[in-house]
Amino acid sequence: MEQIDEIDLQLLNILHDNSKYTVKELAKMVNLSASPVFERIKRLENNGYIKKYIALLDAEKLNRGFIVFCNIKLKQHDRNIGNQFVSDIMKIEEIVECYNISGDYDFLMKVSAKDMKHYQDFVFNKLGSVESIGSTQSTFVMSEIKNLYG
Amino acid sequence: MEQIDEIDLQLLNILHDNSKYTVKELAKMVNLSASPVFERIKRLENNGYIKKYIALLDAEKLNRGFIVFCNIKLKQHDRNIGNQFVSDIMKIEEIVECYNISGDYDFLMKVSAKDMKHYQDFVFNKLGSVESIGSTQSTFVMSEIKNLYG
DNA sequence: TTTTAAATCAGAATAAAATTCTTCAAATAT
DNA sequence: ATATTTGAAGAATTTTATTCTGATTTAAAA
Repeated sequence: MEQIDEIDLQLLNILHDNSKYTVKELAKMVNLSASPVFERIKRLENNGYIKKYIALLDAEKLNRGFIVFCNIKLKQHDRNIGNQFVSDIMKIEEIVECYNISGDYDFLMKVSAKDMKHYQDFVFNKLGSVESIGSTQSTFVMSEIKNLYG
Repeated sequence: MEQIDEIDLQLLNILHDNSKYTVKELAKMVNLSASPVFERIKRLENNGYIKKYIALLDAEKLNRGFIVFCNIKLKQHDRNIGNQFVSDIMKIEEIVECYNISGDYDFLMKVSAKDMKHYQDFVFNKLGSVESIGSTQSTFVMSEIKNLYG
């Protein structure tokens, strides 16, 4: 696999925070001309260092500002139950992240809802119809302190 | 505040997943010509629906593929301790997210490290020197199941 | 219902950016 | 020391973003 150098790393850090800089602007920041910067970025994309480019949206404005971390225990720990669970949660739009974790619970999900009422509805009607779930435990976010992706 | 319609919502969903489409491509997807699509996107940016554009990087390739959720209790709950904690964790690069939460702990942090060794070093040397922390509890991620930002 | 004003669109024109290409210089290998 | 490879700069080209104009629709007012 290709190596990356200090300038590549600078470009990655800049683009991770703001991907709208022009190549010319980036070139000035890393003290190069446009063409090598362009080629470096293409190489970083092709080699998979950059996975994709996305727009970050305002969750509050889109009625998704109420964040909850929801811990899940499965009823049983066989492969079928696990696969069914994964398949089910993939379809639920309020679940924006999900991890298989160590500890007392099996999964940790980040859930994004409009408000407590919406979250309650989500737990009853959406999680409630996922057969594989044994129990849940909700941790409510009171405020976001830091988010390198937000 | 401005209203957004169904086409705006389509554009937001598309750009949230991939912000590299050209205006012409987006126009075809929503059955409009380029200029109204361009104007809609500018309006969504100016009204704050789109916060910014970023590149998503491959954590594994950048030696940050070991994810841990770390729960934190503060020593005391006065404003000074809290402010000091926030100020401290802002400077620690391994902490990619941090939330003030309900429940047994005060904060939930998402930590991104190279491996267990790196995480251990992080807990001892970085968290270890944050005076405001009373106790910590680590939950390790075994695999990522879903991530709308990843 | 008719008229007026305000938005929104399409398509052309322009400006800016991305992308390619050629040449040159530095580093590395022979 | 010479050949080869790599990476950069700058110009040329292509593509895209952005602006502008006129037409059409929508909504509001008369």
